[in-house]
Formats: sequence, C-alpha cells, structure tokens
Amino acid sequence: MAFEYEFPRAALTVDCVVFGLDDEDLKVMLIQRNLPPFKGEWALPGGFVHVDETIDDAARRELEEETGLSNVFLEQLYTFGQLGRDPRERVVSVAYYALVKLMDHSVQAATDAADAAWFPVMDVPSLAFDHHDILDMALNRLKGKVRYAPIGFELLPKRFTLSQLQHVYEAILESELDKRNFRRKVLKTGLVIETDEVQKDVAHRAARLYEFDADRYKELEDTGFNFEV
Amino acid sequence: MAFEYEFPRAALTVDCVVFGLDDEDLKVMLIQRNLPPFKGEWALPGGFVHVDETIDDAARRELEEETGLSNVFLEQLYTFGQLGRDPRERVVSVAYYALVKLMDHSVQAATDAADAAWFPVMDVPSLAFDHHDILDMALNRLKGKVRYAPIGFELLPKRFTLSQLQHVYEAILESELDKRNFRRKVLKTGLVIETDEVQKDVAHRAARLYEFDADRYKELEDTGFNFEV
DNA sequence: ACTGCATAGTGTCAAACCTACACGATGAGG
DNA sequence: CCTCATCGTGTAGGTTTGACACTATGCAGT
Repeated sequence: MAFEYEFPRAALTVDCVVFGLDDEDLKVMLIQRNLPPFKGEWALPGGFVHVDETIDDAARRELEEETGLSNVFLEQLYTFGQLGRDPRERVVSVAYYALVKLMDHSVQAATDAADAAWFPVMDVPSLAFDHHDILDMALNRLKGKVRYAPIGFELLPKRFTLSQLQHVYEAILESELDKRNFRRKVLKTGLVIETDEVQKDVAHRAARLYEFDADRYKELEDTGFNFEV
Repeated sequence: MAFEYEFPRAALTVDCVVFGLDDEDLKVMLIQRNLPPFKGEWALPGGFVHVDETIDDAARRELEEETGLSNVFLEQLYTFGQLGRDPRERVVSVAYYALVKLMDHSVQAATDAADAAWFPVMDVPSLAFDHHDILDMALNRLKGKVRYAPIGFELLPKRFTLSQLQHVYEAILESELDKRNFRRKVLKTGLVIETDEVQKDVAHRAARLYEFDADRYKELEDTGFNFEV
C-alpha cells in the first residue's frame, strides 16, 4: 500500500488577524464573505493551505489575495482544531496575526471577499466560524507580547514621534500611560534613535522623529535582553 | 460536487515535548521509533490526528498510548508546516509541550514505540524529523513562560519545599538563584501556602512543605495579575 | 552522649527602579 | 502679538532588587 493512503487527513486553513492603528484606535481588518458558508458575514481573511506551500507562505498569500497587504509583520498565533468549527466538515485552522504600518496601506477586497474593511477591535460585528475566539486570542497575545518585545513599532511608520509610540501602547494595553515615565523608559532601552527630523504640517510645536534600531535589537536579543515598557 | 472533495488536505500529526525533573536535571521524554521512517531513532512522542477528535485530544491520546502518561499539564506550542519535514509526504504537525510531576510516573513504551526514556535536555541524541527544532522551541517557551506564569509547580508534587521549587527554576532558567531573594519573592506572591507538614526521611534538618494555591491564582489571573519570579 | 554533617531558615543595606505629579517652550494660525 | 495645541523636561518618596553569611535543626555514626 502506498504511503499516501495510510494517513488520516484534514482540511487545513490559515486565518489572519490583521491589526492596524488609525487615529489612535486599534483596528482589525475583516472581509465580507461572498461564498457560503456564512455568506455575507464578516470574517478574518484566510483560506486553504496548498499542499506545496508552507503554512507561513499560505498565510502571506491569503493575506495578499484577500486584502492586498504584503510585507507585513506576521507571526503564528495558535492552531484551532475544535470539531464543528466549520459547518461543512472537519477543518483545522492555523491562525496568524499581522501588524501593519499606520494606514499607509489602503485595503482592497479581492476574489472571494465582497469587501474588506477596518473595524475598531472594541466594536467588531459578529463573525463567521470561531473567528471571535481567534480574535480574542490575538488580542491577548498582542497585549502580552508588546510588553516584552519591540513589536509596537510595527504599527508605526519608520520614523515616528514618541507620542505616537505612546499611543500605540495605550491603544493595545487599553490604559493611559504617563508621558514622562514612558519617554524615560523607552529612551533607556537604547533602541530608539533620535533623528534630526521633526514633524511637518502640524499646527503646533513639531515633535522630534525617532527610529527603531532593529539591528541593535537583533544583537541584544540573543544575549537574553528583554525590551520592557 | 460534494464539499469533501473540494478541499486540499494535509496529513496532520501532533507531537509532544514532555518535560520532567529528575535529581535537579530537566529531562525530556523520547521514544525510540520501531516503524519507518527513522526506524530505531529517537523522536518526540506523537502521531496522527483522527478526524473525529480535537487536536488537544489527539495530543493527550498519543501521549497516553506512547508513554502511559495521563492527566498532565499540556499546552499547545506551535504548528510546524515546513515542506519536506516528513520524508514520506506533506505532513503538518501541531506541537504541544507537557510538564509532568517529579517522576511519580514511570514511563512505559507502547505499541508503535520500541522504548521510551528520559534524557537530560542538555544532552539529547539526534532526533527524527524536525524534532530538534520543536524541542528548541519548547525549551524557549518554557524559559519564557516560567517567568510570568506559575507553571514551575507542574513539575513538582502537590507538596514541595521551597528549595525544590528553587531547583525547578534553576534547572529551567539555567542559572543559579539566591536562596533568600528567591524565598522572599515567592512568598510575596501569596500563592504558596505553608502546610504544617515537613519533609520525611532526610538525613538533615527537614524542610517545611508548601502547596501552590491554584484557586487563588485563578481569581487573580483575570485581574491582570502576573506571577513573576 | 557527643560530634559531624547536610541542609533549613533568616535580615540588612545600598542601588536601581517606579510612580505621581506641573509647567515653560515652541511654532502655526489667526 | 495673542491663542492654541502639543512638545519636552525633573524631582521626591516609596518599592524593589541584588549582594551578602551565619545560626538552627535533626539524623547518623561513633
């Protein structure tokens, strides 16, 4: 008997929780399904994993196909394998979460989605499948991870002000932070570089722009260093 | 066309990284495969996910079948989907890690394993498939998680001495901790309860036994509390 | 009974860190 | 030149950390 007939098999999908930040609100991107099941309902972008691609590749491909986003921070979240989570048959889904930079990508709906749009994470519509569970888990992961890994930067453009960075943390952690204490801690990490540029086109005193020092972080990472804020 | 023929499918397995603590050393349980591929080599316990069970159930079932362990702490780790990780065909594996209490389970090899044994994590033999990657990831997860979640207790019997607990942390973190500082921090969490019992059958002054207060931890957990050591 | 041995159990000090808190500086726009 | 919005800065008190060494207990062996 050939190997390929011995194994039980399952349909495998990927789903992506895509976070973005828009006027101080944390948003998540959803697509409106235009195929059954759950036709017309909102859902996380995602789809089936092809047999000749890794699951990471599948997540990137689906994200690009369904929303036009590419080159984003993307990390595996958790694998959801409850029975009955898809009404058609047994489907196991590997969930990912993505962070995209401040609305410099406008989104576009694609083939199997009728529409794609950003929703405030605190006010999402009811979702298809078990996508609410996935979203909850992604939010928790994000809250946890932002405290010890420098991923807040992924939601901002390359150059940003310290106030913008603070708003990222406040949006994710859902709490207000003290400006002076926040700046002190961030600067003490030594991982943000002051540039000689300032904000433009603001109707008040312009803030200095900073950059995240990704190279330096990579060096420190292996030495057990933790980025804590 | 019936639904079940529309989906691409993948063989799905689970693999478990089982940690235990034995005379101050962190150990991992491995089984010796008695079927190809990698027949005769050491591997993580695991196997195929049935179509009518959740992946969590599959992990528990495989663990019990291959090693006789049940009722252990078990948590999903990561899903490995590289192409070619199984020489036979495309197989995606959902990895779990487990923590078992101080050798109160002796292990037994079962049907599709020739043997099961504990190895010091710092000195494992070469492993089948990509199991070395999985083990590395499990170790990193364990190191990270032990610092903010009370999982060290899962490696100890219900009642334990503070020195034993300290050895757990030292084994996982691979570093020595100061006795007085460690005790101060652990007791300050308020999550270990002093019992009126002491060690028995030791050839020196007997240490007081403590218990982890799981109920109290569950209460605090939702309030954003963190167990830090 | 006494001694040796192994481990248990305990306190202090200095340095670092955290939190709370308020105001002058800047620059655009009218 | 005034107003407005936001930028950027320091301090003091309380808390936490990390480094550090000795006495207490109880079994085992003589």
